[in-house]
Amino acid sequence: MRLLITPGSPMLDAAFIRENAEAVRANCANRNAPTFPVERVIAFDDERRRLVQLRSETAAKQNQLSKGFKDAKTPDAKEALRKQSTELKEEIAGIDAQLKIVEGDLLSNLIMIPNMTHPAAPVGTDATANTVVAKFGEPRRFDFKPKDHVALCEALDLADFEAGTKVAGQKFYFLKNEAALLEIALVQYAIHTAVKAGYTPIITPDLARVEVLEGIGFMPRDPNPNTRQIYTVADTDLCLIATAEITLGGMHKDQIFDESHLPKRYVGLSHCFRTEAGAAGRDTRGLYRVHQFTKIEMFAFCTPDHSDAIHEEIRGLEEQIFQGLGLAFHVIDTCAGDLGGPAYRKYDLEAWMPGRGAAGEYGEVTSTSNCTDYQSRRLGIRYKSKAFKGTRFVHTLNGTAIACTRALVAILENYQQADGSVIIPEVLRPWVGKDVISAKT
RNA sequence: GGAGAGGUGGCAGAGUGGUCGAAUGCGUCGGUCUCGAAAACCGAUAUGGGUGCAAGCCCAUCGAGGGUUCGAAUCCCUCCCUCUCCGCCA
Repeated sequence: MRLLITPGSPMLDAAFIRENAEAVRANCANRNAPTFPVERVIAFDDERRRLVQLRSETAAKQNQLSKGFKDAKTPDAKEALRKQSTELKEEIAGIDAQLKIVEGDLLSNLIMIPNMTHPAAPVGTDATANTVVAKFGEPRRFDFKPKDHVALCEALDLADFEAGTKVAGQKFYFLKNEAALLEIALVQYAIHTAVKAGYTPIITPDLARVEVLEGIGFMPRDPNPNTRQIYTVADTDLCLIATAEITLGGMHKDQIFDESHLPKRYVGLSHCFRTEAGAAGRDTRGLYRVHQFTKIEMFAFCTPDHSDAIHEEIRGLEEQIFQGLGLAFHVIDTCAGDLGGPAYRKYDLEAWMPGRGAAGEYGEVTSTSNCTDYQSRRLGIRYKSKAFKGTRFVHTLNGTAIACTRALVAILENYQQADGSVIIPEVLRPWVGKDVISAKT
């Protein structure tokens, strides 16, 4: 029978957890995750190992009997073999049934254990412990009262939220006029920046199978509709993706790379769909939090010794992209308690948004995570090298180059003029085809 | 969507009930030869797990899942995918 926990399905290796139980438990505590699954994983894994060994011994006996069958001369001898073998077969079936249960128990506890945490990541239980590790630019001071992006969109005829609601519901929108051009310009700018840095441009599907979503660390089958973030397509095993991280990561599912082909760097374009469950009532106006947006995502597969450096590289590209846009932003090093399950370390870029809050606030525009082998384990993405026998799991990293709606919010609010017009950032002008979005009369 | 064919190791491609984890070719790696290289020749070369100091041995895997059988790559069922032809379509 096929084991549920095949190579590559656990998130953290059960053997790793057993050997590092103290560290894993401490990490769970730091991350606000319950620690009891650690004990259970160890117990269930012990039981699993016992059963696997028993099964393997029993199967060896049965195989041996089968081999003797063709040498059996008399019908009686054959009958005797047949009987013994059938008994062993039933024994194996019993072991398999137990294994199935134990593996189910093991897996359901294993998925509750988050990735380990980078030693340099800030310690803390919630977002208040996140630290600012870099600052670029100063929030702009206005000598007039700046509008928020919703007001700007209205005044300049850049978006139609009412039509979005009519056609698809709350938190959908139509981009119009220069906003539509700006989105295309942002896409071009971000992709070209990443391509110049050696990233392979990719346009991915906007849908993916449940198993791929789960491999990346999403939970499309979350039974709780108040926390499920993912749209599913009725009567299929497909979901609308929440980010191209899902499709880019899934692209090499079940592959084994030769070390010489790593690292692989991709920059992907996709639409992203999020139910925003649990965020009801938050950011209900405008483009900041929407159910669908266009995003350019960077993704890398690499050997473990390169993942820290590539994480810094992706962060550097994100900084470069936002510096190029002339926006003020800072970089957050996310604390342990605020990290999602798959991330080992995560940086967020937050850009200054003058229309946010009472007098402007920083708002998240990009995010980059080093997921080490958490995703590759679940997706079965490995590499081989002359330096060791067998295969090892690659590390995966992801980072936003541009999330169009968030970038649009920051650009519109920061580049607005006293006369109601909005200047187009210089790097985008080639694609927008103009310098200014003029106030409508 | 309809009809047909097919999914086997890094690739190509044999294999229709046990001697098959799997011929052969290509590729790759190691060696011989050579001043060096090519060619030629010799050898090695799937993955995961278990066990052992090790050589090795054992279990599982031939698209996925289930079934028949003492025994399945091989027979049966379901699903997925690919190819060819037809239809439809941006």
